[in-house]
Amino acid sequence: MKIIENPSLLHKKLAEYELTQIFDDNKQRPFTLQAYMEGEIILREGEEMKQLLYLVEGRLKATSSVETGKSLLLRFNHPLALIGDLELVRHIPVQSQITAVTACLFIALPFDYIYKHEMTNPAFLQELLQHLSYKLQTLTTASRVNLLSSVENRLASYLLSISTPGNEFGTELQTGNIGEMADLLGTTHRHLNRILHDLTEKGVIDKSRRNIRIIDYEKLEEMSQGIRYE
Amino acid sequence: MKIIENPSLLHKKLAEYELTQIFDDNKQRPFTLQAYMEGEIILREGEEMKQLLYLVEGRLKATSSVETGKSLLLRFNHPLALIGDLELVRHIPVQSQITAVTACLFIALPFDYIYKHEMTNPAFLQELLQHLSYKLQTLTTASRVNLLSSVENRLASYLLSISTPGNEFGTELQTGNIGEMADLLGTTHRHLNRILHDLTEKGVIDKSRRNIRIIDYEKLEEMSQGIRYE
DNA sequence: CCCCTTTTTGGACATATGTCCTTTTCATTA
DNA sequence: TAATGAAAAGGACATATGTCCAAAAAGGGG
Repeated sequence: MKIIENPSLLHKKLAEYELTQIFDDNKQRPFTLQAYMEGEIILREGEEMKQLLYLVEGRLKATSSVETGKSLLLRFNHPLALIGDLELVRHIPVQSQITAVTACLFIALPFDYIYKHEMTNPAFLQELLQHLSYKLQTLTTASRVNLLSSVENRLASYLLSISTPGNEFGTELQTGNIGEMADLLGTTHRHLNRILHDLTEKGVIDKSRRNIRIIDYEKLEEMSQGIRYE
Repeated sequence: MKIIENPSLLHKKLAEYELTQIFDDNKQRPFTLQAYMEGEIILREGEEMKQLLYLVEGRLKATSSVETGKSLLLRFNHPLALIGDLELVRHIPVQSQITAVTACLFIALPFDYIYKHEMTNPAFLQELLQHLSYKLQTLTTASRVNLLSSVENRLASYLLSISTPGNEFGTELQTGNIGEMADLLGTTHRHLNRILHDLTEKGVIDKSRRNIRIIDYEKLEEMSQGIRYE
């Protein structure tokens, strides 16, 4: 992690995401800009959380792990997302591991400051409510579908979540390694391989070498039952 | 549903759950008391939500269903629980079916009123945050364990959730019918039967006639991995 | 270019869970 | 009490997924 000293960038980002409307009086607030590299672990489960993070650039993933070392994908996040809202409100340690999928930039605001000065700011509280409720809504849907759907369905959701819409034809997805991907989906590498093989045979994806290329978006859509990890 | 006209009961309940500290000025608020019978469906998915409900007596369950007609248990709730918080904040229709497990009593407050008069009340907003974040935290844990654990584990959680701690020995659980129970756990009656049979053989429960009796609480605890639907 | 490590792939088999259907049990009423 | 219908139990088999392991492929450094 790197602290960025750049007041003008800070102001630009605050304005870009309309945070100035939430923090609108003239108080000076102890904001800092923090940058993380691609792949860097931003928060680990169980750590004490000390600041609220506004994701203003980049993309991250939230995972939750169990003793066995397995981890499960909860969601991906894009700007503007809030990290630490749950921990702020409930005074609990970090609940899920947060990892930078691409390089990320955050605006950070210390919990101390928030507890002292912002807990009676309705605009701020409403913003928190929006983010928390959004996460709850998404997780409810995902939870239901996850429990009732197969690894194949979850894989479809995953592939759609990580693919960048736009360059529809033959998007190459970098998927890291298969083992990690299997973990995220809550299955084993062995089984994931089977499914990838099936989908290749069905002509939905093309898995040659180490890359996955989506061929039939519509079919994937259908299989994903509308669930996205984002 | 029955509207209860009883100002003194209303005041008693408001005081009992310290709601007077949240609604503490002298404004008259359009509270109503509403009672539901055991088994009554309080909210159906997709309905428009018009009021916020404070559960002040009884016990309810939240389920989420899919097209196939299957429904999945999200959680049980006891007083003081809030129903409609998500819908209030996100302006969306009812997200999960709410059913009275026992007779329930609610204090209701119309959304209209809240939007007009309470969205700048920090105490109220903080209360909302507490409830929403609690649900999010619980659901995150449950979601992770659910996806990584077996029907047997979920059954253990379920049994512990519906059993009343205290009369440890041979609590008789009324489980409604097996089919419904299977639905709630996201499995089939056939499979649930198998598992019940196994647990009986292992001496963890006693399933004779139509009742389930818990014999080995510790074993169930262990199997449930700490998850409760409440 | 070869050896060594890591990752990927896939065979063989085990377990968990689902589907379909028949039998059994239980309660209800003619 | 016998007939009847609903709920429960369970047999037989299919499918989804996991475990264990070995073979194949891909990289990397000497």
